[in-house]
Amino acid sequence: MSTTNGEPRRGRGRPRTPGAEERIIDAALEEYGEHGWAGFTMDGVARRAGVGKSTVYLRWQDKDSLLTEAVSTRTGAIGAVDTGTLRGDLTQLADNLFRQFREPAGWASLRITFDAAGAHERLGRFTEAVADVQVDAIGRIVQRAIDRGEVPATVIPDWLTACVYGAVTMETLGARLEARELTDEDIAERSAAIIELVMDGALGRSS
Amino acid sequence: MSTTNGEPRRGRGRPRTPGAEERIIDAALEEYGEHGWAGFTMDGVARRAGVGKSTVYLRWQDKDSLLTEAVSTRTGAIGAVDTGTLRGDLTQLADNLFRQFREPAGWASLRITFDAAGAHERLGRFTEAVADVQVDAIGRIVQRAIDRGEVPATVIPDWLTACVYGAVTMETLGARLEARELTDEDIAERSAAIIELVMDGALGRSS
Amino acid sequence: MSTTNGEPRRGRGRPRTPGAEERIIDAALEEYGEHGWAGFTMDGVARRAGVGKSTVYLRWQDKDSLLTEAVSTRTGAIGAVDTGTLRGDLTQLADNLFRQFREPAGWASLRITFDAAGAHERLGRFTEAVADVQVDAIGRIVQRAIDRGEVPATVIPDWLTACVYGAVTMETLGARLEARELTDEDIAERSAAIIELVMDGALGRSS
Amino acid sequence: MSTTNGEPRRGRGRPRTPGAEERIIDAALEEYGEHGWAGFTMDGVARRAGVGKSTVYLRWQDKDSLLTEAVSTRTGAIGAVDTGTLRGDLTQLADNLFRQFREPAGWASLRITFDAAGAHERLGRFTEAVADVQVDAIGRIVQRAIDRGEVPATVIPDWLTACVYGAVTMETLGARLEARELTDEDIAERSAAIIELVMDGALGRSS
DNA sequence: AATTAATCGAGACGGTACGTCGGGTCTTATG
DNA sequence: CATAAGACCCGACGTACCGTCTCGATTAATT
Repeated sequence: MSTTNGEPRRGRGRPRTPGAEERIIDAALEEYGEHGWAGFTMDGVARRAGVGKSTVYLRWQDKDSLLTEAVSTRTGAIGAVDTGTLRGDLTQLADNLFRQFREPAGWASLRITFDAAGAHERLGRFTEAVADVQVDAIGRIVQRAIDRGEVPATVIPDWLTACVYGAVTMETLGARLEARELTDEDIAERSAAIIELVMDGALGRSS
Repeated sequence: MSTTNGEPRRGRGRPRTPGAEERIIDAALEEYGEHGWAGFTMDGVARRAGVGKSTVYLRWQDKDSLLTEAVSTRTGAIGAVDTGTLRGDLTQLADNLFRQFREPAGWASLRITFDAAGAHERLGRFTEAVADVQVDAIGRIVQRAIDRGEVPATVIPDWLTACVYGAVTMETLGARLEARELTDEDIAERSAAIIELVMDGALGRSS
Repeated sequence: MSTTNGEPRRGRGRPRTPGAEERIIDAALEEYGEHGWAGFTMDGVARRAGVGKSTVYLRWQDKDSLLTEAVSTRTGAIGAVDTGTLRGDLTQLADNLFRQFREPAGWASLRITFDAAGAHERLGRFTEAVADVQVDAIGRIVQRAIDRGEVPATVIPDWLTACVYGAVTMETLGARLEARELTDEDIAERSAAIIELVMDGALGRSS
Repeated sequence: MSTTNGEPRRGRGRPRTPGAEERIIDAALEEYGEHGWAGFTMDGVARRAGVGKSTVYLRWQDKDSLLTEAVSTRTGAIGAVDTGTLRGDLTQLADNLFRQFREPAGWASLRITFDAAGAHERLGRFTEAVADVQVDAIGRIVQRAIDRGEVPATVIPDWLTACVYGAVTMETLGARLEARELTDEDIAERSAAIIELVMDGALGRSS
């Protein structure tokens, strides 16, 4: 995470250049998108952002921190949906997720999460930002459905979360491995199919 | 992949040390498990394996190749299950997956897959080994169920695959991020729950 | 050299802090004495002097200028001697030189002179301050001796200068390399010996 | 000094490239000569020598060590003279010194010696190489003269040393500060004058 | 008193060099 | 031939310093 705290640290010296943070994060995501982890260099980021290396290191302690934050700040509010029905909400959520993973920054976010879960250290605030926050999204969606009497109160949101997130992730992974771009139509179709499977089951209730 | 071909290529000079390949792969997985991608160095692997760097580079052309193969050779036959019922097969499959991801090598395999899917190049043979082969496993399982008349022929195996793999992956990810070890009981319970959700849906068919 | 001109430039704004110049020069000499040229940093000087860097750069344009002036302002009037005899004057002069080189600032002055004579540029005013001024001192001393008829008019002051300065320099260098401090007695003895050698020669005129 | 020890450390690995040491030292002297201490960079030296930085740092632990050794290895045998008379030997010696100081490496050697005598540390072997060895040269010259009965045994070689070295140094310094090149004729004349002064004194024995 | 203008301490800025370390190649002596 | 050792060139790492810049806070001389 950045070393900047909320309060602007209004003190004596020259204030930090306002746009720099943003420019560096943009540059970082572009570099990462173009070259992957190997080939993602701090010198390259600084050069692309048009700042000195010290300006970067003044804000992030090392390469990992920069990339981690760059990626997490670009992770939007996926779960801010309210269509009125559970099926609609979940479908919209899956749709949002697909679109997020289609972007380099969104996919990078996932890669970094998996990496962080491997090394037994330094996951820090990243867990909350990427995992908890988004898990809560489904929690609220399901809770609204229970309140409306749409589903029985026995449904456990976490299990739904795992299934929906997992399915979207795997479909995206498959598409990426085959170098196949997901069109908006693909996404709509897959989202509907996933939610149908999760809500109705594979045994053909709809039949 | 390794440059060794099946035939031992017995020629004039000193034959390759028999155990080296294995020792290097073990060392690679241990290093990757301990330090992650950054901090996974060829010097470190060679030193830990007790061999020279040239011995490593004689068998793998670069760092990626070594790690990729190291990880894929440790990926067992997950889908070799046949319990007689679709539900049993899938539950067993999910169980196997959980156990695989619990191991460092198994989890590393997943990380590398995600990494490979980021860079738009050089995924090579890895796709087949990790993705296709395992996707086929579910294909066969479902096909047997259709043949038995257990499920309608309209079920699309790929969608089941994504959901089951995805759910197991996400549950494991969550556990890892919270530094929570999955016991055998946890795994059995989660496997059953996932398969129940996938087969019966969230709307409470069991009710 | 400093950009301050003699007249205090009294205008509207806040006047320069009176003691700052002196404190900075002191700090510069101490830093140079402790760490040498490498390790002599402007940040260090400013911190030690308790001023901001801008205060330093407002007075000297760069590192070299500061160090050069710091050193030359501490170089006292070496040649202001008049004992009545040539031998006495020269002995006193050598004595003064020894004492100057024993001080960190004096020795630093010498180091910088040698450094300036290496790079074929930017010696500027320093030459006059350190070299010419002091050379003139001996010139005047010898001229007085000629006027008194003490020595023939054929004596060339420059050659005497080189010999006396050089001998003192070399003796000091030797002592420093052996980490040997020169006491006042040492200095008196060496000064007398040097002047005796220069005036009478090595062939034993005194014999 | 270099970290290479006398024994060639004949072991298993690839032997150090034979010419590298020399090429690096040459490059270092050229860079130092062109740019002075500031502007003398390790990257520049490595690039000019056509080697990697690690190759440089494998042999010298830091910038100072490299420059120090570079300079001391180029300091030839100044005192290897034997003309048969003391006056001839000393004149030849002064001549050699002048020529040495005229070269960039020779003058750099002097600068570094003065620098080393300032910082109270890390002079190491440099003292012997540059100071003692050359001091001994005059010692032997004077001893031969005493043996021949040319001068009384009371002459102290160290004092002669200081005077001759010092005078040559100061004359060279003066010439450099005035950006005046010393021709061979200048050198011959100055050498003779210095030795005459030292041997006969300033009071005009020749008169 | 209010305004103006220069200086002050502090410290961020774009660069550049430092000394370290890892990647992948190459070269030896030893199996 | 393969091997262990390790030197090689390259380039990124994270740190430190240079000389510049921008800030809020002083501090006079001028309105």
